[in-house]
Parts: sequence; C-alpha cells; structure tokens
Amino acid sequence: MSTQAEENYLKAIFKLSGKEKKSVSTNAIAEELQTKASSVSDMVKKLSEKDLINYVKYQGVSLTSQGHSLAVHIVRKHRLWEVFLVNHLDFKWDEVHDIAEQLEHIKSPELVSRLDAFLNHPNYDPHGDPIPNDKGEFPKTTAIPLNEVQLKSKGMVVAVEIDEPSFLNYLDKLNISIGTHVEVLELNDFDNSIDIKIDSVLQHISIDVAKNILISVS
Amino acid sequence: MSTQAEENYLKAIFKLSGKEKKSVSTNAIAEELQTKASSVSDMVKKLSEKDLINYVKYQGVSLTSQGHSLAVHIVRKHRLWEVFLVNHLDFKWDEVHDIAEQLEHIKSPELVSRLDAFLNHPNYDPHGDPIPNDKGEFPKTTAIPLNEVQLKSKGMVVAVEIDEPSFLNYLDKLNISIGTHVEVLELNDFDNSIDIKIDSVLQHISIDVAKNILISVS
DNA sequence: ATATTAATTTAGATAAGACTAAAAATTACA
DNA sequence: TGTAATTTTTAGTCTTATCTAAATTAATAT
Repeated sequence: MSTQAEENYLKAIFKLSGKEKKSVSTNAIAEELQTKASSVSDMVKKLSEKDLINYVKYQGVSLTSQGHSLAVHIVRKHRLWEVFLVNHLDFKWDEVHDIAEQLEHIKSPELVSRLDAFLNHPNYDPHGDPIPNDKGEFPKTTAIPLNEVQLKSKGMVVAVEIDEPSFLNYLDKLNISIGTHVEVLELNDFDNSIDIKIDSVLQHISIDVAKNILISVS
Repeated sequence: MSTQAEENYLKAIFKLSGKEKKSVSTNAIAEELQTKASSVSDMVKKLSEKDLINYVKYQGVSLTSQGHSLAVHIVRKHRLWEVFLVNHLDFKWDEVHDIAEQLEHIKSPELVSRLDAFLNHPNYDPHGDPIPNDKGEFPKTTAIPLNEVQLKSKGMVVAVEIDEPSFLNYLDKLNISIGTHVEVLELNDFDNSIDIKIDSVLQHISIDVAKNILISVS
C-alpha cells in the first residue's frame, strides 16, 4: 500500500516526465514538491525498492510501469473529483485543486468507479485536462498552445496547463474559459505578446499566458 | 491543525463519553481504536497540551468544548459523506463506513457546507444516526432500543447503533432496515430473546441484536 | 586537464505515532 | 488494612518523512 507522500512523489515524477517520459532530476522533484533535495533522495530510494521507479544514483528517475499506472490512477481520481466539485457542488474552476489534492488519496476502487459512473464517465476535468479511464488510457487530444496557433486562424480553448487560482482568475478577467472561441490576430515581436479577439473584443496577452492555454484549431 | 490520528482519538473519546459525557479510560480508548494503552497515554498527553481534552494522570479524559466541537465536526462530515455514498453513488448501508472513515478527514469547510446543501441538509445518515448541523447541534431523537419497547406495541426502526457490515448484513437477512415497521410480541425469559413481527412475518432476535436497533414507538 | 561550481547523496537529528517491557499508581478484596 | 490484580504511565525502540550540514559525484569553464 502506498502512502500519501509516496503518491505525491509519483504524481510529481509523472508530471515532470512529460509525454516524452524523460528522466527526472532530484532537484526538479524537490522544486515541484516544495521540499529539499535530500528528502527527495531518501524517498526515491524507497520508491525504487518498491519497484515503482527506476533509479540509478546521480542519474535521475523514471517511473516503472507499476509506478506509472499508480500515478495515472491518482491523476484519474484527482480529475474525477474536480468534475464532481465543479459540476455538482458548484465550485469555481479555481477553487477545486487543493480539495482534489486531498480527495485523490482516498482509497476505494469501488468509490472511483461509482463516482465515474455518477459523473457520466467524463473525458475532461474543469481545466480541460484529460481524465484517464480505469485502464489508465487517456482520451487523445490534438490541442496546441495558443502561442503556436497560426496567425489569422480561429480556435476554441479546450484546456489550460496551470491550475493555480492566480492564473485562473486572470483568465476569468479576460473572459477566457473552456469553450471560449478565440482568433489570433497578431504577434508583437518586441515583447512576444499576442493580440487575440474574444467575443469580438480585442485582448492582449503575454507569451507566458498564451503558452498555457490549449487551443483546438477550427 | 489536527492530524488524522488526533481526529480519530477525539472521535473515539466522543463516542465513549456517551451523552452523559462521562470520563473515558485509557484502556477503553485503546480498545475502541484497536491500539495499545501506552500509545493512548502518549496521545492524550498531546491532546491535552492542545487543550482538546481534560486529562489528569490515572483519571481518564474528557473533551474540552474545543475538543468536543472538533469531534462533532468529524462526525458531521462522516455522516454527510455516508449519505452521499448511499443516496447518490448507490452504495449499500453496510459498505460505506470504511470509505467515510477516510472522507471525514478531508479539510475544507466550504466542501462540507456545499455537500450538506447538495444533500438537502439531511438530518440522519443511512444508519439513522443524527447528523449535527454546522453549529454542532444534533437533531433531537426520541427513539428507544428495541429491547426496551413495551410488549404488544408497534413502532418503526429509525436507527441502528452498530455500523459493522456483519451486523448490517444480518439485519438485511431479517428484512430490517430504516423505516421498517415492527411489532414486539413476546419476551422469552429463558434466553432474553424477543419475538417480533415484520411485514406480518414472525422473527426471533437476540437481546444483543435488539439492543442495537432503535425504535420510534407509534 | 584541472579547478570551480552545481547537483546529488550521505550522515545525523527531529517529530509523529506506534510498539514492548517494565515501573508506578490505583483498585479490589480477603 | 495490606497484598494482589488491574490499569496506567514511563522508558526505550522503530518507522516514516522531513530537515541541515557535510561529503561526494558530475558538469562547466578556463
């Protein structure tokens, strides 16, 4: 059985590995989990002994298939709970992350499958993040970051890459949410900012914001 | 902030204190939590330092008003989650205790109040146990144990005092659930068993079972 | 190629929560 | 009332997860 701490490490490693499944450094994990590199060093040893990660001293870590499937399962629970909180308890999309961080550690396979059914097997959470099914498979998505969308083309916001309230509140202020239609008008080379049109209103957003908004181009 | 361990101790002390708020012994807590008396000794010291319980060496413990309100709050969360699990996720009444034991430790006042509203402010959980409101007040109940019901009188099952699956499954077999109408027919002095009528079927139950079935006499 | 810097690991501590075994206090009862 | 039995506490150990400080390995730059 996995502890909450172990699950948080696996989740962090999963996130940092990216879809390229690249090896993750001790420091990167420490940064992600707001802890010290020495603590990470201790923990990766334990996870390695449990065959949840591959670990060679000084060479970073990667998830084993067992660790990967555990991590995906935690992500699944996190995102299902977020759907519940927003769709049924009327939370806003910027309020659910911390609560889901707690709920994702509840251990009951039956609960997960019943919650999933209750929610009608959702494919995406309130931030547009894909929800893996019970076999760990993610729905495929073809979205690209807003800063990579071709000039003059239109698309729809399908997901955001950051769940922090400060970022989400900023998007609220710009009237950007999942489903919003955007048109990319112009790139301003001098500061890498982007002109976009939302509901026929012109907006001006920085490259750092644009990078974290995923668009399905129409 | 309270840890899960602390919360479980407070809950155990609350339960063992009864409505008479009697002082609780170290051994009783150890028995309730399936742990050792020495561990309890350690923990009560800590809870006492946090002003959650009154503790004098060798003289048992009682909850302070602060400890009481924390304990009641955990009970509230436990029972609200049980209602959710049974009413919305279609769990049976014998399946929800262990899951609610986990969910009761989720920390989010907003979540509790929204869940309560979502469930329509229920007064009783699936076992008929009263759910305190957000001020910690319990709905008043006048039910009495089945073994104290007068002979020849009728009533309705409103609660059960044990949540263990083995007990609940036994009740299922007897067709006893919350809302069931029962008539007490006879007391058999030689073994303290009781003859009752359920849905016009005669049943024979032991005093130990009867004690844990609460009846509202009609 | 070697010296410096950065990243990582080890060593040693700490805190929470549990345990066993032993000591101390309380209760029971002859 | 004094001894026996029971209950409770203390002392010492263990595990998990963290930390700081020091040591070691790897990476970088001259």
